[in-house]
Amino acid sequence: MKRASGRSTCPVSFGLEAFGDRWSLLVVRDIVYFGKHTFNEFLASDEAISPSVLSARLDGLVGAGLVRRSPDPADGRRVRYDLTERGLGLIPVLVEVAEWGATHDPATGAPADWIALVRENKAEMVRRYTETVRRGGAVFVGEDSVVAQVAADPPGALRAPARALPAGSA
Amino acid sequence: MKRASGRSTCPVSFGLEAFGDRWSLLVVRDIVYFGKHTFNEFLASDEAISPSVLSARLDGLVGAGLVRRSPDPADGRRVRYDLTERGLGLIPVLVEVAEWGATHDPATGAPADWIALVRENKAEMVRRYTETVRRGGAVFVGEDSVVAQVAADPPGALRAPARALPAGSA
DNA sequence: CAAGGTCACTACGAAGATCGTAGTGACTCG
DNA sequence: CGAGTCACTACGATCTTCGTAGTGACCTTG
Repeated sequence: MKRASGRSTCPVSFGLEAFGDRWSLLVVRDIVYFGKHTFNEFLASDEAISPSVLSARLDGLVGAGLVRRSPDPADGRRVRYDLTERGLGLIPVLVEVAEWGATHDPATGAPADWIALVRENKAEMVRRYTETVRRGGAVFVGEDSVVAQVAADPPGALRAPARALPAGSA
Repeated sequence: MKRASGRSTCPVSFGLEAFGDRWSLLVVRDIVYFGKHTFNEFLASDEAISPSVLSARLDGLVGAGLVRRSPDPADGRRVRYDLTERGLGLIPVLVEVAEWGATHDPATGAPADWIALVRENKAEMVRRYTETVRRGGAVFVGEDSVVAQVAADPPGALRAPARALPAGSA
């Protein structure tokens, strides 16, 4: 996490300083896809991060301005973690990493049709992801999930290249 | 780099296993943007990786099938590293990381008009990056660079604010 | 209102990764 | 040949991470 700051002026290097480790993007994924927002929820992820490392990562993400922490007003023990606007900017990165992984992992758990949907409507889907997460929702989980939105109102190129724009798009 | 074993079926996690460390994407960046292909060239990057770590990273990238190593036929000391097809698939990830970094680093070294150009023509630019790197070229360096291609044949939406491409800017 | 559970974290020792420098052997160039 | 260059290895000091076991603040339940 330490890694010389101000070392190079390369934007890739800058990005990797902020979230280029094994854990940070998994926290972002937990928020974006699964609507997780608390320490114990992150801790319970499949990848088994240890509490001290999670604590350090969250400190790093908060310090880099990607994540915001706030006490839960209803339960004084709880702390809630949300993406900041800067953190929401990681969604395109996350989507590309997910697409790469889904394409190259023979045992991927990602549904093929969802990957295809995102690939073919990337800008629109990134927009939906971002707006949904901004208001506290998630991609796969909850009433206001992007999955639910897509079921109700599919984006442009679903199935055939028929281009009939639905009423509220663009 | 080790991690792995049991793991999850999440494509993001799979991707991070392969290139989710501080150095791997920098090697990919050196190949894609700057046309670097040898050990010493990677070693000389601004970020000062140590030889033992670079060696381990290259082994990892080769092992993950992202990079291919081949002896230089003209110089028996030299070893050349190139992206495989799977490694070329990282270009969209790299582009998104670069865009994020350029957007959020106040001291970024990335030219603003290039970033705008890529943002506004992403699919087309990713295609040009990929084809150029596939045949051994790079984005910013060399006769066949993407910069040179764009100067000769700009992509679609090159009108409003972005102008005056710096022909040889690095 | 006390006992017990849950919450976000810390502590800590062992294990592993990284850093920086100093080689090493294979090869090329003059 | 001798000097220089190439891709690495070796190695010890210094992080970082892992895994488990707390800790104190705060609900919840009887």
